[in-house]
Amino acid sequence: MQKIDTKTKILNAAEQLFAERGFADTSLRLITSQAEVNLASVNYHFGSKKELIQAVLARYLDVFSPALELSLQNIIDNKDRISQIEVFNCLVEPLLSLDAFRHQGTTMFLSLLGRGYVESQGHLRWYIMTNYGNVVATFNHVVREANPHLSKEEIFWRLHFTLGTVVFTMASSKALIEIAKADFNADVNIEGLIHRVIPFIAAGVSSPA
Amino acid sequence: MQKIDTKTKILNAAEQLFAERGFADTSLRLITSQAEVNLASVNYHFGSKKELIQAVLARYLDVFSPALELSLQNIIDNKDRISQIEVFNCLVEPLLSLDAFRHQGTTMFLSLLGRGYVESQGHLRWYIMTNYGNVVATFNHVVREANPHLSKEEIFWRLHFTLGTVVFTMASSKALIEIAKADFNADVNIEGLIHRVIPFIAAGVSSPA
DNA sequence: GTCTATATATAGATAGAC
DNA sequence: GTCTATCTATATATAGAC
Repeated sequence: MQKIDTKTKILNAAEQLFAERGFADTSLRLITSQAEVNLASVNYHFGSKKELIQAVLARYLDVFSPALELSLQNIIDNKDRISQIEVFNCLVEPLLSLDAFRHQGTTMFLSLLGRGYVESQGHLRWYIMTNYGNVVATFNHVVREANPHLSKEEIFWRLHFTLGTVVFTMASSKALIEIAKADFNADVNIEGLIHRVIPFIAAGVSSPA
Repeated sequence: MQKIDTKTKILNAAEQLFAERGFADTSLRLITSQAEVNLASVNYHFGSKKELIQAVLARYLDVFSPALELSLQNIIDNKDRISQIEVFNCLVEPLLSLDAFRHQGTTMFLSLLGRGYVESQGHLRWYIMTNYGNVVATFNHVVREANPHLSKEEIFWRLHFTLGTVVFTMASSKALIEIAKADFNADVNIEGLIHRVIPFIAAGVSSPA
């Protein structure tokens, strides 16, 4: 039996509750009771609820962000002409690797990201762009290379549409997978879901105006 | 000067605050002070905050839902072969007509819908499917007609991807429009946003497997 | 670092006078 | 229908003993 320190216990409990219920609906009391630690320890270790939220997201972004950067640099260095589908396939490996990092890590990360964008009035958006803006810029650059027929602005919009598709799908993945099982007797896991959504967004992004 | 009754004053203030800040972050005190009515009147007229949220959404759905049904029935009756783009264009008129119904009605409705799907743990999803499930079924039917090459299951997934795209985009529409203004000096309104997102989802839904 | 106890603020909801 | 006043629950955050 391994010892888990209080800080990690809090992060583990918080991420699950945040992903399930959202940030506003998750109290520090709920987090600390689930983590079986004292209420006051949240403020001792993180300072405030807002900083806890950032720490929860940072734990994922610190793994995902360099993995995606590497994946993108690889096709930048090795390809003369970058195809649309190659670009989006760059997301698959870094996303799935989060499942090894944490149980249901892929789903967790994307749910948190979605809530971060919708719930917090820009705080998290700002935090993400300030601390992980580089990889966003690289991704943007590669999408531009693969879609020379689209303007910068058009790509801006379509990448946000894409973000919405992925984030919403993953935030609802549990319910969607259950419905698919009940209605179509289909067994779909998170990897299968990612492989279904990629053709959808690839077609959307590269569609003519 | 027209007299607006208390109930309507509350609905008007609530929908604006809900769309801007979300349901959890909007207190009844904030709503009633903005509406310049007494705090206790919310419970008198609506019973609870939850029922107020439903009433706010119902005011839009009661206009939108029959308009979409009519629009869909029109192409069912008059077309032998239904094209993908026609289906999604059915959404445009009913959505934009909400701007006549209420100031910034389209934005308001779609923001509320987005928040309803992301924030509330299924309560609103259930409320919507229970009370407005018919038009959802009709829409599903028409999409199937337009995409005979896709299985029922594939359509199920793609329509949920679509829902995610629209709902996330609209919940973030205010921020996105501001960023587009700052970064590209682009003036985009809600109508422009709808016309940008429709080609995206139409391409995604009809893309080959 | 962790605990108890508590300060302070705010939430939704209601009783009862008018 | 509308008001004041208040109940009750819960929130974040912190002070200070250990």
